[in-house]
Amino acid sequence: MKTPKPKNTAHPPNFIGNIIAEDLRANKYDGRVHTRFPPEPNGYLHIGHAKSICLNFGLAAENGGLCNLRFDDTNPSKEELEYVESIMEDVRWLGFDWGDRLFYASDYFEQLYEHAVQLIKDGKAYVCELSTREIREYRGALTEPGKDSPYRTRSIEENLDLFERMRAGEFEDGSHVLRAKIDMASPNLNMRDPVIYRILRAEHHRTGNKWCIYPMYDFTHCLSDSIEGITHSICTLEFEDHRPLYDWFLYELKLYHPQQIEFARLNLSYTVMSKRMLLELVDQGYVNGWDDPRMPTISGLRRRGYTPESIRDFCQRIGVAKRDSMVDIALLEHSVREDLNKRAPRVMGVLRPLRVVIDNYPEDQVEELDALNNPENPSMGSRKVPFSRLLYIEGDDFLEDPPKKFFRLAPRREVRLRYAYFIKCVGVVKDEQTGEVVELHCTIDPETRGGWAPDGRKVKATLHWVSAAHSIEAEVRLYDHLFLRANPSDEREGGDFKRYLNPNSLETLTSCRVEPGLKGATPGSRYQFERLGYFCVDSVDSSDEALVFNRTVTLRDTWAKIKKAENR
RNA sequence: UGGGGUGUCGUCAAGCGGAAAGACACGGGCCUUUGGAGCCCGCAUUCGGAGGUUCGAAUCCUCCCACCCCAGCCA
Repeated sequence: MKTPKPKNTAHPPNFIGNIIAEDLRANKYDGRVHTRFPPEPNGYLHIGHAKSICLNFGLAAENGGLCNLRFDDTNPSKEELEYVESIMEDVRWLGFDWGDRLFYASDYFEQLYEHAVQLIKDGKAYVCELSTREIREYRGALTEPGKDSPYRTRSIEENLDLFERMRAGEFEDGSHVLRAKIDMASPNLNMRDPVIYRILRAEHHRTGNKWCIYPMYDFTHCLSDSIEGITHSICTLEFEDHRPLYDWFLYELKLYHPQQIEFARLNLSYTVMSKRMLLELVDQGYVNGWDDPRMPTISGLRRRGYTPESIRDFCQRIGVAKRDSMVDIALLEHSVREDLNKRAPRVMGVLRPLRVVIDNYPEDQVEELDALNNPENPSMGSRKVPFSRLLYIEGDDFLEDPPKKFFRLAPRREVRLRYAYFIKCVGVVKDEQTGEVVELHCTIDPETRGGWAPDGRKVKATLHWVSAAHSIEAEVRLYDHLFLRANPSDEREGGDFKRYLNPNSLETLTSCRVEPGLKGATPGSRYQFERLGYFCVDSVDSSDEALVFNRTVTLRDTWAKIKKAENR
């Protein structure tokens, strides 16, 4: 018998998948694989979270396992219901299903409290009355050991009593904490008697005012994983130093022990990924909310027109490893283009309209011409587009004095109007004041209807167009990178990341003309505007009366590349 | 100067002692009623550096260098 082929996972192996495969082979968790995605509901999910979501849900699915959604809600001062709702929506939208396994760390508060009591009983935790500042001082420094808190040697009975009274609300916020008794001289600062419970009078979005003490992350996370029977607890690199503590709690409490594995978080060029920075952009109005299409948030990408498939594809392509990295945003853009190229119906829209009069076309005539919805996929059918004497073409498809490699329209030059006729430019009308070209006069060759010349002659360009009288007006929002710097988070020079904000990240065009078939287009629906890019109907601001499109991404633009190269 | 990590193409990333996958980007060509898409070709004699072990090293050992993380009653 042949060795079984590694299953087709459609992505290269990564070290976490390898660990799981090895654990399965060794029957480490009775053949179970159980992961979890544990967001803190203190902000919206972003593309970096998508990496973690795809990893956790993906690994579980590939190995016949399960993945839980668990909110890490142990800090009521920062967490809100709005965030938990958006997080659930985003995970679902990305295409993942947590079944009936929606959990909250706050579900475990009572158990957590009992575990803390057990630690006290075992002489492994104590109530400390040092102030925040004193605790910091006693902690020592990177190269200096800390020193024991004077409260470290309290009796078990006294600790039990004090901890109970902390819970009962007898003490002020910040006056007492419960600490694990580990080692104030540990080279790992996380092991220098870490705080595990603090007094915090804040209304919790789920438990209300039931509690005035809340467990810290390190204590909560490992126990929550243990309670849920997680096998592989996957988190980001900065928690590597916390793993000894994760292991310590589970060991001391003799509980089921999942393994924590760390991977490098995603960094994407020309944007920022830290919640603090994203919050700042939202709060200070640099963008229009968490779902601003320029944001790297899931809701921003969704509104921008990204598909869940494209985001998942991206997450596959970037891989998973432990080295710090910065993924080129061009890869994300490639993933959407590839997806949208297959599924987006083609349509014609003119962003910067230039009037064209077809001199030899009857004033009152209108023809309905056939246009393919997707030349690569005949099953998507075709539609009719009206043609008449007065048209609009794209402003930058005409140049009075064309440079060498420009083969669009110019005086006396012939080009094709897509699915329509060959036209030749015979006249240019300019604004007397500004000299700006305001109208073109052209003639069509009636023999070329549909876009083919019976004599076999060729044209070098095909332009998109729209019939002036039949087209409908639309607003189009063109988006560019939010930042001018590949790594705006690099504040080494002491500056503020916001100074690298791209002042032209949003350009709003209000007099665009699109083909009549787009009337009433569904919010969120995606199209390719031929020769321009992919656009989607804005889900917030668009209406039947006033269409608004967001540009998801441009098409690859060879001409733009040539121009750029020549400017260099 | 403590501890924990990481260093393979411009950017990600496989590789786990038998001799550098793939993707994006980039360059060139073919094709084309989207300068789109598609197709083809090119793109690390070399794996942070220096030694060593070995018939053989990106993979093992030693030393060095660089970068990231840690002193929240945040997660």
